[in-house]
Amino acid sequence: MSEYFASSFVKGNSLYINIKSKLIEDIKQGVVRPGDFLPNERELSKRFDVAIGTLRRAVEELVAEGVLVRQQGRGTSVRLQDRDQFMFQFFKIAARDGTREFPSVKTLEFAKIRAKSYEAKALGIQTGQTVFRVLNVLSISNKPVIFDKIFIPEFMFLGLSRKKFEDRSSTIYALYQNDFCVTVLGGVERVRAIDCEKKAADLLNIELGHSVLSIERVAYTFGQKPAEFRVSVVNTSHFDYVTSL
Amino acid sequence: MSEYFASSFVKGNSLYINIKSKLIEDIKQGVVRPGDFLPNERELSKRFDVAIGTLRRAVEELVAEGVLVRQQGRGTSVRLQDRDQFMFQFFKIAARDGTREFPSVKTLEFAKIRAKSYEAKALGIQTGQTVFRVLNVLSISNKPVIFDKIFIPEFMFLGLSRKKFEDRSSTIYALYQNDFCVTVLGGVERVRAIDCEKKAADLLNIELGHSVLSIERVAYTFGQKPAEFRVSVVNTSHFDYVTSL
DNA sequence: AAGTGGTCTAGACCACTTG
DNA sequence: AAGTGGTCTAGACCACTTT
Repeated sequence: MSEYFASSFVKGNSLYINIKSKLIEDIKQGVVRPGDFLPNERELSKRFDVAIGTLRRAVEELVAEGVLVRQQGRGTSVRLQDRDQFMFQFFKIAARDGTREFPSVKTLEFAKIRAKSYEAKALGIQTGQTVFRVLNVLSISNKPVIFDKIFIPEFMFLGLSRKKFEDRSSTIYALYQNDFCVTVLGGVERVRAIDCEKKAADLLNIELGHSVLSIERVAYTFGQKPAEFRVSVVNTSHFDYVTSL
Repeated sequence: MSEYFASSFVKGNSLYINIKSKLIEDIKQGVVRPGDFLPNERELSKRFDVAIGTLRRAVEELVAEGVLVRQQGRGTSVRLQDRDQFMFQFFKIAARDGTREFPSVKTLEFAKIRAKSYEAKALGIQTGQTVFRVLNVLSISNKPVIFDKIFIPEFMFLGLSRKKFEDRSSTIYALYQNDFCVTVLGGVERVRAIDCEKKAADLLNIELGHSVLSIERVAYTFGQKPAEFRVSVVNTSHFDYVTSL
């Protein structure tokens, strides 16, 4: 566990907003890393020189935003991107009967390419900037269900290789977080129905032109900064995209 | 505006959870109605005989859950289901360029029928219980885009008629709330891609078998009680289903 | 038993909206 | 100017986890 030191002053309207910014800054800088525990509340309130209620207010919001995790009796830690977290927040595919299963991922292609305007726009970078493109097939109960095309900017993932990608021990987002200090906090998805094109049809073992879901996701890290653009084709013959309102 | 009286004791683990339950009870009973303002915080904390911080804690959670609305300098009121609220929480359809527009709704059919097992299961009622079934076509910029099939249990909407339904002044959920004391707080949606069947194809002016979205929504009121089951068919040729993670 | 977060108190003062 | 919610303080005590 890292030693914890509060970073210097960060502007903001309210005191507790300042505290939040300081905590986020320390996470971004890697002063406290995913899985690390923060000092306890009394200690933190002394370091930041605020009342404990104010400190708690800041921590509460970070917990609500998914940045921190609190456990009564144990302490407050920086959220770790693990399988459970992934299934809860990012994997919206469930069987007709509502059961949800962690998919197995097979990587088909890994390439370093120049971004076309479409993915560049989604990632908020310039057309022609270098990105990694990864193609995956996700299977549930050994049946291929999802075909993913992932675009991530090279400058945020310096040194990424196909081997590193495939040898990851947990989810893709855990890899981003552990090896590249990129914590995916949320995203926006655009879903529509399309006729399945040839490549996806072959991979998902369905006929050409079958109705499938197309899901475009922009995943972002701190400050709503785009970190990944992902286009998924989903065979919804036996599965649904499930979301809460 | 109604006079406000706190209801009697409601069990719960924490004090602020009790306060929440009491407030919800008063809303369910119609003691305070949508749009009504509650007494101010100091007054409420006296009535419930708790510190103002505890009262605020309860109110904060109800605001987070979408039950109450607070406005600094004005007061705290019971959330009104209006167009803005509907567009924000329940209408997930946006044009390719991201613009969102309030749809115009045309009612095609209004019938009182007995629930088949499928919709009964979704609504948590017995097969054969009486429900209203309403068929609507929703248009954006005068082009039909969505075909809705709505099922609502009769016992929650006693006295509903086609005329009342069509003559509503705002959204369908506003009608539920104003005329039947049914406040829709949230829901779960299951989305998949299907081949468009004849009726929907005719109504949406697309060819038979075109890939379209099917969205099944169970909308619930207090205590996660199902209040409405809705099946939507969406032509996503020019629109997306957009959601945040 | 010691240490953590969770709840609750009883105020003070600030920022915003309205008459 | 009066009334509202928003922020902040400086504690006390409770519930839970770990050693």
